[in-house]
Amino acid sequence: MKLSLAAEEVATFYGKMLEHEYTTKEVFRHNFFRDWRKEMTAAERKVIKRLSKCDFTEIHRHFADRAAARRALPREEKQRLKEEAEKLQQEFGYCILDGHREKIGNFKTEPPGLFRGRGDHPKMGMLKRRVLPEDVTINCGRDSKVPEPPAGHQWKEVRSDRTVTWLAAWTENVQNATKYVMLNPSSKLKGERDWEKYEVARRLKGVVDEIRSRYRADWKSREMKARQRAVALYFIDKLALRAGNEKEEGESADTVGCCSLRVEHVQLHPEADGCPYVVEFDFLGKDSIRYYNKVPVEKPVYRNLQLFLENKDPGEELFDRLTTASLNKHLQDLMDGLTAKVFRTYNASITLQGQLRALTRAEDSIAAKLLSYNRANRAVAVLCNHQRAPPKTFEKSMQALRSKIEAKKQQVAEAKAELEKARAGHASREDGSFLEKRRRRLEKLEEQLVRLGTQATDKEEGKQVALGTSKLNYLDPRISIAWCRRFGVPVEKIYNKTQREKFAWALDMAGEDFEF
DNA sequence: TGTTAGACTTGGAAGAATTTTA
DNA sequence: TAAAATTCTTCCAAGTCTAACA
Repeated sequence: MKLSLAAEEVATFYGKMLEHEYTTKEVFRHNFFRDWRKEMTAAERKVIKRLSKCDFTEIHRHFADRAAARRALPREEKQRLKEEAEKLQQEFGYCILDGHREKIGNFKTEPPGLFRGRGDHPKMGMLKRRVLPEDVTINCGRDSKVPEPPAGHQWKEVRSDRTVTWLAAWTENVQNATKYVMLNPSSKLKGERDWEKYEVARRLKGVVDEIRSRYRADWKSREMKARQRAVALYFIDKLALRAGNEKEEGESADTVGCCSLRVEHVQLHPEADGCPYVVEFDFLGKDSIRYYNKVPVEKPVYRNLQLFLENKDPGEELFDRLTTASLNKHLQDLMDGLTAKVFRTYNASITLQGQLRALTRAEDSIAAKLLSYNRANRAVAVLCNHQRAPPKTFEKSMQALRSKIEAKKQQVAEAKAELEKARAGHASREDGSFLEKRRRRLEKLEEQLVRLGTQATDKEEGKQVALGTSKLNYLDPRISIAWCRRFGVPVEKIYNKTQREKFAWALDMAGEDFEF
């Protein structure tokens, strides 16, 4: 059936996603269909009454073919497209801020499509509308040249607000949230903020012992609110939980953080796995990632939890007297600039530094040092519960790696035997070069074997752990850079080009003796 | 004290580019 | 040299936290 332009466009959004799991979800299908029908003409609405009766395969095929054609384009054509994108980037991807040309992070508005909320999001599948110039507010210098809106259009507003960092903003219709155009992480502005963030975390290092004894004392406070705060803070500190703001019900997936934990998310065990006073956490955190952990806690914490849980239903809040606002207010009193998230930054960075110290040996090869680094990074990712879906090809590539190792072992054995033979044959005579050649061959193979073994370990241990987030947002880059310099590891082995640009501030200032 | 809007950081996945492998 | 695997980059959703207001 031939659709009107508007209805057709929305249909293509769905058609493109036919292979995606989203289209199997009832909520997604329902929301999509409702919004799609809104775009239809009255005549279309009369005909199209059930999603299950609609066949999108032709649309899907069209886009699949188009993607394939793109992939099959000749080299020169691809090059041309790349140059075109680069031109666009050069024209629109930069701004002048305080006289410096800075790269913009996201210079394009988000295209229309179907909302891809994560977890059990009640709004998944809803139509995210196209952003028009009339929706966009521009924020630029008072006497700078205002960017030209597309022909025939006007900006919603042009303002000059020096107190914020965004360059343009609009409201997205699904969540009714403001979206911003902001600078790239490599910019001076973002770099400075990043640096400040880690400096606050370093200040926490100086007072953390005091704060810890304070909350331990508060476990016995006469005031219920103070007790709850003290136990929550203990979790935030020890387990690196997020603050856990309250969320409006029905607007997004049901996820929680520390302050919003409910009775149903914790289970108390007087004893488990040989430890007394064990708390079992099981809840969905940010992005609906499951947090599961069984941790022994100190007796007063356990007793307090029993108290907080008393006479409550599963759906009630564990810390009913606590909000993130009151917690942060308390933290602010303990240290200037202290908030719940600083504990995550602090504990992540201090863990990295500690692990690097414990694991690195100066005499190790670069490969071994990198494994140590990865392990230290991984310890942090585990602490912060940064998980990823195991790559689809994981088992297969693991198996491939294992057989490669077997093959290499075989080669090493052979090389060994040959070296022995050469030794025996030339023991008395002076044929050093031949022997040396054999020896070097063996050495090289053994090195390769070690490297493969390292790779395999690394891969296995990292199956479900996402390292990127901690590396980019939680680990003071100066720790890594100092480590590189101290142990002769090229920084490029740790940070790729983009990351080096983001951490330019740290590359400038971190000596090999930097201490977090 | 609670509520909300607004601004900014954090987060995993998808898509693109590059490298490795067969 | 194609295709498979890996790494990099982009995307945009989902958090945190502050400030303004009632």
